[in-house]
Amino acid sequence: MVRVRAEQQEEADRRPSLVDDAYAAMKEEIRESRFPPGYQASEQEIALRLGMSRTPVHEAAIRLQEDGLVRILPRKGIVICALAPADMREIYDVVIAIEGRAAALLAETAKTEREAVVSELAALTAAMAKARDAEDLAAWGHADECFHRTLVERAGNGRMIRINQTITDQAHRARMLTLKLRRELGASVAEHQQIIEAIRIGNAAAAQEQAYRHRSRARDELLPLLESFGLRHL
Amino acid sequence: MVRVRAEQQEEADRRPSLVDDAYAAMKEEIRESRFPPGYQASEQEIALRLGMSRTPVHEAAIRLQEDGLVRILPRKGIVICALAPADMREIYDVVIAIEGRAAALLAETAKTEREAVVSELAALTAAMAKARDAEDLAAWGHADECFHRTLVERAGNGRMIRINQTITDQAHRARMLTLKLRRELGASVAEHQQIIEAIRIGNAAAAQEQAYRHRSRARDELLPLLESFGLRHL
DNA sequence: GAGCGCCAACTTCCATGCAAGATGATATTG
DNA sequence: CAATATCATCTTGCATGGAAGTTGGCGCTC
Repeated sequence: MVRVRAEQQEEADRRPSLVDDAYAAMKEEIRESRFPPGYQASEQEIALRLGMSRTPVHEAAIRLQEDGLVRILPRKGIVICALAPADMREIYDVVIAIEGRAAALLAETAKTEREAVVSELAALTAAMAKARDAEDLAAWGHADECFHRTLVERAGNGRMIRINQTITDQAHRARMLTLKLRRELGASVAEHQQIIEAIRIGNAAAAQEQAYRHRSRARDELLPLLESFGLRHL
Repeated sequence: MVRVRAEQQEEADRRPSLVDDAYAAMKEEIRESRFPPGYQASEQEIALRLGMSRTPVHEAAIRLQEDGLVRILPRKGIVICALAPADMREIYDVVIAIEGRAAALLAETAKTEREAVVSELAALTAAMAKARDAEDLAAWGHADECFHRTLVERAGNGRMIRINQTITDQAHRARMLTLKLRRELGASVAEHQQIIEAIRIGNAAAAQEQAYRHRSRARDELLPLLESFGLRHL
């Protein structure tokens, strides 16, 4: 079984390096706003905090910059990117493009595969409806997030999954904020069901259109809220 | 004008670092297949070739890995990613998603803005038609590339532009190959004109649909060609 | 007091050294 | 001869130091 062990090592078996640790830790701190947007930190400071030298922190910062989460200012430091409403508009358009296409792809798959996906998505939507009735905002948000992630992941396009992950990470802080602000949790449930139904009957154009409308509606609902708040924060 | 100088420095004025040099050089070598797909190089070797130490090469490799152009095998080296037909299928779906949305966004802009974009796109399409009649494949390919890049760039979404750039870089080698294989250069011109017309009259749904059909047709035409060739090369 | 220049402190950039993992050739054993 | 163990070599991971760019404050000049 030498081959199997070799492939495992090659694919996922390797234990995380310090760079991976630093990347995960910094990403988490940014997601949870422990590093607030606009904050400027030195690599030395972060390295000290994580108990490692500057090198892995620097290399993790490069990856985070590639993800759009921080900006490295040469010889000045690492600054956490803030999101303006204009950024959220960009992000929504990317999500609309990706999720719309993912929904269409799902609608085009074989029937047995579709049925599995449909039941998974339906379960998540049911969880949302339940959370809405119980007025459990956290549970609602979690189920909603899972629905959208599943929609893209089950489409099976690795590059789309990666783009979706990156853009979702960028929007995470804004999502945490808007989750508390929004009313009308019911509309999402109904819209999700329409997306599911289009996938179930294998209508790709309708699936894309429903996914598109769902996100457009959410965008038009949330962007004004963000704009009425502080501009350059979150 | 202190402010202006400060912003220039912050934005673009900075002369490239060695890391930037290494990134650009390696990317170029990959694009032009001087580093062929599957080739495994050591950082030391590349550093020697570029006349710098391992550090900037290593950091550039991290960025290239993030771009999906290379894979860093821990303690083994840098390997240039090869593209299988399955990868090209993924890439096409991302392009369909992004360009479709970009076309829709363009169709939704104000009339004066639309007219400027339309005339720009029309000029590029005219150049394609001219190149087709002259049987100048290189010119045709260049104009086609410009058309698609312009379509996305003029939509004005920075994140979409970045995604498009990344995915286009990945597909560059495959594009160079397929360019020589394809017949039917005429279909693209007609399809481009339909996209342009939909944008001109401000019909977002039609613009998206035309962009979608154009790329789908190209995909269905080129993927079989790739599959009939060597699988894991380019 | 206002403006200017200088300098010290802080930052990253990059080169390099050391340690440790990966690999393939060679020696050893059955 | 086949199979395995060993080791020399090659590779990167990470730490660290020196060089150079950036910044903010202090003192000097007017």
